[in-house]
Amino acid sequence: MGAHDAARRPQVGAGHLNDRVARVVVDEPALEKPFDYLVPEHLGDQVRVGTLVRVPLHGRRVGGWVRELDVEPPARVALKPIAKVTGWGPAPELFDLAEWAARRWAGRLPHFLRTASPPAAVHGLPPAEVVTDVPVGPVDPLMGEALRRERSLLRLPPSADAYPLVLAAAALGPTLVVAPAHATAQLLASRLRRAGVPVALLPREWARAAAGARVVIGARAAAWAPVPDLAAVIVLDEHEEVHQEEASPTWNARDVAAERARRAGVPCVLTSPSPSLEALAWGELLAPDRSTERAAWPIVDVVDRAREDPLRTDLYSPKLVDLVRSGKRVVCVLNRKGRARLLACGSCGDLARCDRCGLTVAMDDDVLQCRACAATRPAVCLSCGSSKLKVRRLGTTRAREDLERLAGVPVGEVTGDTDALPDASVLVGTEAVLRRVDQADAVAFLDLDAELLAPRYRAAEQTMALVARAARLVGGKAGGGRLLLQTRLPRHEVVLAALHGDPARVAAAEAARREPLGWPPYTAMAHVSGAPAAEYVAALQGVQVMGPADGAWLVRAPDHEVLAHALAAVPRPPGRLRVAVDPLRL
DNA sequence: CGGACAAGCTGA
DNA sequence: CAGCTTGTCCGG
Repeated sequence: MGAHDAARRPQVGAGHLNDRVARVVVDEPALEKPFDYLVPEHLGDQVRVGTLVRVPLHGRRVGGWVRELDVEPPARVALKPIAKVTGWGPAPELFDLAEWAARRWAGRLPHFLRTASPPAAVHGLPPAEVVTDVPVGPVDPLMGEALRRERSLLRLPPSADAYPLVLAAAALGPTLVVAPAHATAQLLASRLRRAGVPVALLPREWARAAAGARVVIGARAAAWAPVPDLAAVIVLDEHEEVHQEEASPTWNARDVAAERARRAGVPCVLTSPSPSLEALAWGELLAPDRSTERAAWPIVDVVDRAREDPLRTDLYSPKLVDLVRSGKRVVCVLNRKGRARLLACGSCGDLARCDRCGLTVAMDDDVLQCRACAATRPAVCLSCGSSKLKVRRLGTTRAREDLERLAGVPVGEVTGDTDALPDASVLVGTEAVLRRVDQADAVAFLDLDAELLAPRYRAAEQTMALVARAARLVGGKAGGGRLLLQTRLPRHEVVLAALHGDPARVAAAEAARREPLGWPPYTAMAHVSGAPAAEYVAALQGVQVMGPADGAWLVRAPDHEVLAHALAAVPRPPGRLRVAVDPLRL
């Protein structure tokens, strides 16, 4: 472009009649209002809806996304030109989805647009790979059925492989797959690639996804990946909590992916060995026949610790010691995280529990207090009346030493902070060990009750998820996979569900417990905290506000529509307000 | 959000 | 009344 042309470029604020005008959402969370800018002629071919740009605003330069093109700017506003094109951004339909998500999880639009944008600037797209044909063999009838429906929840036992489902979906057209972990996505991506299916693995291959791949796959944020001509959506292990963002806004990739499929009018399949109540409420359940599913769960040994030896408070039953001595690859799980200390009766060994809600209680000024419902009672055992309560607190470090001594084999310890997996056939760890190890002969839960009785409303579901993850490491009954569950609650539905390979038992019990108490998914909840929380919740209308407890409030509404409406109706006071919709840990 | 500008507080 | 803090407004 010569100096002559440059001189004819519009001056700031001048605006030629035929200049295009772009409406831009700026990347300033506090600024909800979009601003209009001129599209300079030399950038014309690079500016589309979704493009990432830099624009002048109030004397500085900010990032933003082109929301709309050729808009009618408000009168009497001198438009400035877009300063720079940063690169490709979210596809137009993802803007609507981001707006929906911002409302659903009471977050800001730019937050979701950032998630839907490439991790590094993308200036051009690679050529789309040519799809010859997807090598899909005979499709499993259940998987085929799932893909014929608008939305289905496919209960795949722990040892089942989701790969054929992904392949069958890919035969329909471009498929979005959301996996619970990047490693899972990576593994599936390489299998697909070996089969000749063009794959984009997110987040790295954002540009490849935008150019058009047959399968776009990744963990949580991949729910926002570009997928031109989307034909199917799959969410693997929908029950996994990692699908939900921990920081506020606490959006869930399962829900985003499902909404995306609904908007695109394409089939959405959620898979899980033990579906969440949320998913059961969302779509139709498809499950293998009882005997098939049962066989795909491992052999389960239940050690009833109360019956075996009521006086024992240690964690090493003879069965466990035998297992550890057997020379097999054994993973022992002991979740020592959580500040709560468990109290056990010194006479009968029973755990001290709340007489109202059944959760474990803590000693507080010589009385027992329930952390869930705040009920108090005298410090005596409910089973035998003894007032001799002992604190039971065991960590993986201690368990490792004990096991090594008892079994006479080297034992390694694995927690969330462990870097390299210890080179030992027997491992003891927190639940992190179940993510770090992918194969074992047996998994033993040293103290399943610490999970079952955790003072959280989702405790049973969360425990079932852990058991399912353990079941995946050891495989089905045919391969000899074993789970050892040490518990004082052998009739608990989680124990029975594992024993019978029947996760519906947990769902039924959970539903019966939560519905009368008004817990999700029968209601919609938000946890509101931070300095301005008091002022904010006081102004909420049409919802139930509970609290404060520890400086935080719980907001409850009959459904998410009502909750989102109420949360959006009140302007946010200045300061750090945290709103966590669908809190998992209450 | 962050700059601009206006209204209020302090000090000599 | 300068010089500074604090508050409110607004951006294209």
